[in-house]
Amino acid sequence: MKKYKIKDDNDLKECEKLSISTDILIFSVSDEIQSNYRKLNKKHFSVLLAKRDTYPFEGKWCLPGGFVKPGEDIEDAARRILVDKTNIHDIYLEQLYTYGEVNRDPRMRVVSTSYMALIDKNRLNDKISNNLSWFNIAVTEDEKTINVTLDNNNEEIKFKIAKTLKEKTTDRYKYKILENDKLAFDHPLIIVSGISRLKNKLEYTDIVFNMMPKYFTLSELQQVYEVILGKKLLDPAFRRIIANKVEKTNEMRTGGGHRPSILYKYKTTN
Amino acid sequence: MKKYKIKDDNDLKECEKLSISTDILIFSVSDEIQSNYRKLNKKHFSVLLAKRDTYPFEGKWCLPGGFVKPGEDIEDAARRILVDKTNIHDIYLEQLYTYGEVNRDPRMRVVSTSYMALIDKNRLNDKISNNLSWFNIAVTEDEKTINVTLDNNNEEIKFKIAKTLKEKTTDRYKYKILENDKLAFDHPLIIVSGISRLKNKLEYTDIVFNMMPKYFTLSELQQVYEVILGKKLLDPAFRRIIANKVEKTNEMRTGGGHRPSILYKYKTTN
DNA sequence: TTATGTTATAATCATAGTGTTAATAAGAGA
DNA sequence: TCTCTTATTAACACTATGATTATAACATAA
Repeated sequence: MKKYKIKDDNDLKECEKLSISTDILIFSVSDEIQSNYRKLNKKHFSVLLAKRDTYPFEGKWCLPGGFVKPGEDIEDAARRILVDKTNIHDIYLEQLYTYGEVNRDPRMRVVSTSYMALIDKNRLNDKISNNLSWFNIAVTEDEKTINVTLDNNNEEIKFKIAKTLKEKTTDRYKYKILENDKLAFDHPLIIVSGISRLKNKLEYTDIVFNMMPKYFTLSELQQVYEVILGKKLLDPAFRRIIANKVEKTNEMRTGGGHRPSILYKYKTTN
Repeated sequence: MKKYKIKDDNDLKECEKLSISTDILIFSVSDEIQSNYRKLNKKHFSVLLAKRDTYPFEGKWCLPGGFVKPGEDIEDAARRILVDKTNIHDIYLEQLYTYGEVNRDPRMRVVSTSYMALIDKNRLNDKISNNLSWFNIAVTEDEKTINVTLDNNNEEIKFKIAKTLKEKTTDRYKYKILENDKLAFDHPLIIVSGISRLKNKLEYTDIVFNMMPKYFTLSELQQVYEVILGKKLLDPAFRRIIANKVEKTNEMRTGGGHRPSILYKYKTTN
């Protein structure tokens, strides 16, 4: 048996060309005032991207990430990068998927583990560095392709992914990049599968509350679901589903020109 | 910005000590005749383990796995190992999680990506090599710990895992090995989190059918669910849930000393 | 041949959950 | 005071689920 045994010298010789990196999908939902005439603030689902200023893919956008240092755990590296970008320590962070294709980086073999971070954008207060930018996410999908448009109110990034259902042999979907001009590496794949994971997890976990402020109205919470899932939900149905996850407070949010809404908070003791 | 840029020579010097490996959780469910008196064949949920015969952890059991070769995709490596162990090509294979702790292997830094493979054990026909063995899985769990017993009718492997709920900061559970004598590396963690993923996926995917023969009775299918989830299900409820996933055939299974059961097959065109 | 054991399968009913529509509540501003 | 707007709840039909019970059909033994 040759398990866990380096088979020949070639293995060791080639080793020096290998690195581990991590790429982080930092997702958030934010209000954006659409018009001053009537304060119509619409929520957006968004992801944080960085503009590359070095080889390779110089000038293209990419996910915040970096190499895992020698002696550093992968998750520690992800958190280091996350703190570096946001200056916030207690951010929800979850490992998603590891990308091990041989030629995904032109410099050398780089195996990258992607993480998903969820944050309430209000906590940032524009503390992000100047090469970083939030892009609003718009996804349209049919049986075979996924079209994604990312928009930071200044630049638009569009890409297209082919989706094939690989039955019995691998994960539910196998993605392949069809069109992509502005994103570096295989990051379109990482973004698409990350969005898909988040959507799924919304339904069977309490993951949303990591993107919410401590106090929120049920309408706000519903809008967060709607903007991530990309579809409208019916009020009473939604309220019943999350009823036992939240707790009423005595506070109200007034000033909207309509009936005030009760502020709720996440009920942790469940 | 230092993203994707090797920071100093130290990075490269240390690189040569890094390797990528993959460990595969090969799960199956099998009949085992418990008694000859009355043909009471009970199903078991089981995982395939290999006995190590080299340093490190010589003599201990581990998951089938191995190093990813230079120039080989991680998933290709997983499939290569899977085919090597089973001689079957079209086995369901799904990436689970990447273990990146610095000292998980005493030889050098080894980052391991775990995969889950699901197989109908009948397809193997005892084709497995002699250092491999199927272990039946028994899990008991309370709020804080998970106890696992693996049994191959010859040897018993027991281990205990602490389960902490790390709120807001990482995946739902953080596992830590409390007791473990007979398993190599951090494989108790890989096994426990793999079982947990399989249990979850049973509920919201059609993943089970990868462990089933082409034709099966509803009782057999139900037993597979029961033995993996570790609890009894009610017949009518179960039948309603899987009703639209399966398709009746004209065949029956007779010979059980009772009413014969209709054979079903998985309805792929959904 | 008939009775009995055993499991397969369906019928039944109560209860819980969900989708949908519509009604009511209450602040802001005219 | 009236109107606009959104928040919140009520009400109803419908669907899904949990649980119990009834019936079907084969194998085996009397």
